[in-house]
Amino acid sequence: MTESTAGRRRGDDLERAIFEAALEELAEVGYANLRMEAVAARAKAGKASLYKRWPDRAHLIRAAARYKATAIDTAFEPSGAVRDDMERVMRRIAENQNGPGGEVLRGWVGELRPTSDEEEAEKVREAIEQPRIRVFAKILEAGIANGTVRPEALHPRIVNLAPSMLTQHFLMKGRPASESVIAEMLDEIVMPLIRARD
Amino acid sequence: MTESTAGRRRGDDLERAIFEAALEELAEVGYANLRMEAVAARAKAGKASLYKRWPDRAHLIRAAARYKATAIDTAFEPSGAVRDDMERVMRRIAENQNGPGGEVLRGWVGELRPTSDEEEAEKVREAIEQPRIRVFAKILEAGIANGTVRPEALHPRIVNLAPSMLTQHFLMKGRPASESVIAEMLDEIVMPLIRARD
DNA sequence: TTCAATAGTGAACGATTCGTTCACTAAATG
DNA sequence: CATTTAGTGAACGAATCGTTCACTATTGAA
Repeated sequence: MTESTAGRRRGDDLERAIFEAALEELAEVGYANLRMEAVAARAKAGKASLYKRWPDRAHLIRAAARYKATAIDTAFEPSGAVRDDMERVMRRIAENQNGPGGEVLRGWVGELRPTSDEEEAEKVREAIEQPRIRVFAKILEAGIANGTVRPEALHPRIVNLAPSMLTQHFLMKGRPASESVIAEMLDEIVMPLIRARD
Repeated sequence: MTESTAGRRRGDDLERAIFEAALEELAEVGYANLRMEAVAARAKAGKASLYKRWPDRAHLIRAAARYKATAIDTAFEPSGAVRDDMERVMRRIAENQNGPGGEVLRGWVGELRPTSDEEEAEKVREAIEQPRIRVFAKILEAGIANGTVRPEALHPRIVNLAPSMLTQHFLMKGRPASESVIAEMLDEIVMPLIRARD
């Protein structure tokens, strides 16, 4: 067994435990109140183990953001009913923001600066955005195939529009978009923009 | 003179000086590294004067956000050329994000939580969004008047779309949208959405 | 003009949290 | 079984927090 239940964990095993602890802690107290000591305690690890891996809170949260992003289930098969498909995925994203995923995003954004490590920032951003872009592109492609979506809707900025609006809403309001807000985004913005003109 | 150049300042006079100091400090070191002591020192004020007004950093920055929002020049007369008008205003917003305005936004967002004081959060949000909404509504109205914009484009979510995209870009990328990004937002999203169908 | 009330200053303080260090111990390696 | 590698837990100095207090400047009323 590499994953022993008792005893002292090491390597990736321990690292995962720390990430999970960080995410739980984050959901409870928020990034602004996140204490390294609390994360260590929750993970039943030594503080030194944290500082050995990341030089400070900001680095820990970046790593946690990437961990969280890759841990999210991203599988989705479009039905061809574009509005329904988008609504479903958008609700899933909003749900995810309502927990550690949201807090880790907020914390990451708070530490971002024009002077931050650009390369690392880009990786975090990609980890968050790419899976979403892929899903929405798939949905749009299905819509193009059945003639309900205009082909030019595959422009990156349009593909990214729905998730971007959700992020924007979450960051500015402090909580995820409700179902009715999602419906409005779809009916007033996204659908009119992608619909095939007849 | 209420605004004496030398001597000890009080009341609103002092408060403004503290806000200015906080904004400068914010632009230099970012919210994450903002020290109350540093703000006090820069304002040539006692730390006690800060804590007398706001219980902590989070409250100070909220107040600073509202101060900054009201201090921004918001006057704009639409020419009727909708795309040009929007581009001009969007560039102005991006420019503003490239300084204290951007840092104060980032810091505020970082402290927002579902458990925060909803009322105060709403006030900050309004102070930031309302002036923008008014300007874009004016631009759209001018466009509707000359027939280049469809009347339904006055929907709040559409009016708010351009500034929202700028905010989203700034928060996720860490820096304001460039001129070419602004052009893309207009050409791929906003203009197709508001254009009167012929 | 004087004087009391109000508001700000600056320094000091205990309490936290930070990030580091170190002696000790468990797990992996061979 | 011996050696190497990695983690633990406690202790530490430094930085920052938010508070307190004795002192001083400004204001406005007597």
